[in-house]
Amino acid sequence: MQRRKAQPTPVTPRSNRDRTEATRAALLQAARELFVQHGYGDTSTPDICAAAGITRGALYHHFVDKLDLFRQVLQQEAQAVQAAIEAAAPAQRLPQEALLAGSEAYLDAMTVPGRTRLLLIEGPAALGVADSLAVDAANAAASLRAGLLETGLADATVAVDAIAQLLAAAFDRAALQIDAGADAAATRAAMLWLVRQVAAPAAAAQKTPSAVRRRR
Amino acid sequence: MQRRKAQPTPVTPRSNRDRTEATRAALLQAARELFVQHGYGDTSTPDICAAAGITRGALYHHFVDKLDLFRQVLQQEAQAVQAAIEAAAPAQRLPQEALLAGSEAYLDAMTVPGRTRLLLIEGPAALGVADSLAVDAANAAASLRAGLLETGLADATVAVDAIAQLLAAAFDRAALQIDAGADAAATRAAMLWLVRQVAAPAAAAQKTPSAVRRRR
DNA sequence: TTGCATACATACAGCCTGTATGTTAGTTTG
DNA sequence: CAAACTAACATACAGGCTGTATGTATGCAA
Repeated sequence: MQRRKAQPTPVTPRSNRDRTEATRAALLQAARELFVQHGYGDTSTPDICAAAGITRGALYHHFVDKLDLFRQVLQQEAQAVQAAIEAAAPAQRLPQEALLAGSEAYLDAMTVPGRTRLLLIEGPAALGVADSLAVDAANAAASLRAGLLETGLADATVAVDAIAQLLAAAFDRAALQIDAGADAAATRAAMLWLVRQVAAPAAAAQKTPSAVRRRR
Repeated sequence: MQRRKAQPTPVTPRSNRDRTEATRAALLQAARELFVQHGYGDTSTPDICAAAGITRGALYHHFVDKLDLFRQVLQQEAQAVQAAIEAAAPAQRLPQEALLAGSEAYLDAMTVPGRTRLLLIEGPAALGVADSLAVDAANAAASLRAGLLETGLADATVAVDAIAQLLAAAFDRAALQIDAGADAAATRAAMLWLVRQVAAPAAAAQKTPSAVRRRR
């Protein structure tokens, strides 16, 4: 038998790193699918392992427990959403434009099957609201807050943070409604209308009918 | 129900109806407390029964299964909220007034400990979004829709239903934030501001908040 | 080659859910 | 008012699931 060594890509079976990466990926994918389909509570680790084609020993070798696996599935999902938003709303755009572009990007990103259930339903329940928000903290709420800050609010007397939170919740519901089969166009229009109703065309507005003044 | 025999102090053990009512109440109360404390998934029926002072046999005699028990806990909770809203926003008031009064009543009602977790976190996860909304369908969203319909929207081009849904979601988040320890006054102010931003003051424009003041 | 660590597989203990099967007490009926 | 019936429980049991302990084979380093 020959011994080919020090090859960057070992043709031999698999390096340990490759094995790890492969089984982790298989596990995450299988878990995601089952969590989406049956929810966190009604998905068993035996089922996940069967779907991934490995045994429970491997699962508990790579993940602390079932919740840890779920958390990583969630993180993966949240990162995808975040990336989509940032790609659509580059910092160079005008604030108001970026805000609206980001809004649409969020709703688009959330149409990926299972995403709403994972991030908006199962996540909060399984991880608790606090941890769940921590996972996708970098997500909509933060982006929204930034967008509102730059665009300005229609009324300076309210707290930007609070408004951002409430708007973020509305976004989530919009995504949920669309996912549940509601009129996507109407829901999306309503959501964007709501954003405009809140954001002030602080700078020299363009198309918006009239600027809202009224300060404290 | 008029069959009340005037027995002087029913020394007799207990009528079947009384027994049923008592154990059901004990079960519901114990279950509510544990569900609030540990969530639906991490609460076991043995624990519930221990807290209620009965055995699992009784639980499964009165409820189909654990989920059924949870559903009834939820229903109880949703009814309380609904009642609070209706009490605060009688139909006779001016539309706008009723809308704002109902809004505050909702936020008030949701400050009851555990209510946000039950209705907004555990409910959707355990029952599914659809069933969960069905349980408290008569709740905020519907009331809100009615309120918006009567008050009118700031813009006739958007769907009232969609906006009501989004606003309802914002209400839920507001309650969640307050429950999580956020600045209650600021959050509440932001929520009410948002409502005013949406509702068209068919009578007096969004000039002054005086029309919003309550009197009695 | 020798030795150790990694990546798994298998086996097991404890808990939980739902159901089947008793047992006691209330209610109805002739 | 007593027998028959039924409701309200308690107890026992059968699967299934989670997490851990233990065994094994392979990559990898000295």
